[in-house]
Amino acid sequence: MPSIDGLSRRERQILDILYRLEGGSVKDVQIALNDGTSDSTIRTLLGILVNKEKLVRKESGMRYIYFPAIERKKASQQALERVVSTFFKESPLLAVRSLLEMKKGKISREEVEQLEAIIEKHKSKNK
Amino acid sequence: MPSIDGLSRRERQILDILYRLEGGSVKDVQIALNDGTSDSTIRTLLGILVNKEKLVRKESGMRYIYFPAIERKKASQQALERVVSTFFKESPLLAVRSLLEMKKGKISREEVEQLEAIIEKHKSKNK
DNA sequence: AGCGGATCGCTAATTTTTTAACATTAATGG
DNA sequence: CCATTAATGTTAAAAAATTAGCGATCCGCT
Repeated sequence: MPSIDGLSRRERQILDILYRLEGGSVKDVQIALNDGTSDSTIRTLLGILVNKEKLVRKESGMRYIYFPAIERKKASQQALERVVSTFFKESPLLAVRSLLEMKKGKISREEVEQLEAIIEKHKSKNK
Repeated sequence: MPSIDGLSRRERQILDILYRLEGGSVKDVQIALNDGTSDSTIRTLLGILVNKEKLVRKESGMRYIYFPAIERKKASQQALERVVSTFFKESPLLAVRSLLEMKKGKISREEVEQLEAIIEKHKSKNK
């Protein structure tokens, strides 16, 4: 029972997909998974996630659409906190540096400008 | 067999602990877990992680010390990439902003200065 | 009305994960 | 030198996660 966040692998994987898609049907998840997992299986997992209150579902015509129950912002904070505490000794600064070095979706020149603006605003807000 | 990173919950949890501790013995892990898990159980898990080549172990006198096999930097990049792709639509910039807003281990005034320096260096390197 | 396609809930089997018991070996101290 | 303590490897049982089969329902169409 004890664990990092109370989710199994498959559950985590499906929840992540639904954060990426910002909600979706059984079919959407099935397509995103892109292994041969049956719709039946996926329904079971989605049901578990609803029970655990990680997802909510809404009717849409004949079927359900599933959405993350925890808002994106909060969930992402939690995810970042976990990474920071595991790898960066509680120092978000080190994590920022690592993000700057990230290759995939590399931060562009313009984005660096934006970042500087954000920092400026951050400074004035916290002074 | 298929999964996010090929690790079960417990495996992930223990690997994370060893990244935090930068290596440790069965006992160290047991203490860090801080639930009643038996040393026997932990040994089993550590063995699995060694088999999966996520950990290496070295003899230290009578016992083993386990270390992450994948260097911290690479592992943290992977972890950050996962968070970015799940929550920030491939834009590390958004993740950086989120880190700035993080409460725990909040980035201090001095660190912001450091960050600006890092960005400067980053700009000059990429121009 | 009846058929085909899509989706659902329920149930159960299979596989994986998690757990710890047990036997063994090595150092330690009285 | 023997008992105790601290490790370890092996093995197997228990629990949890994963998978999918099956029958029912609802819709759209001929």
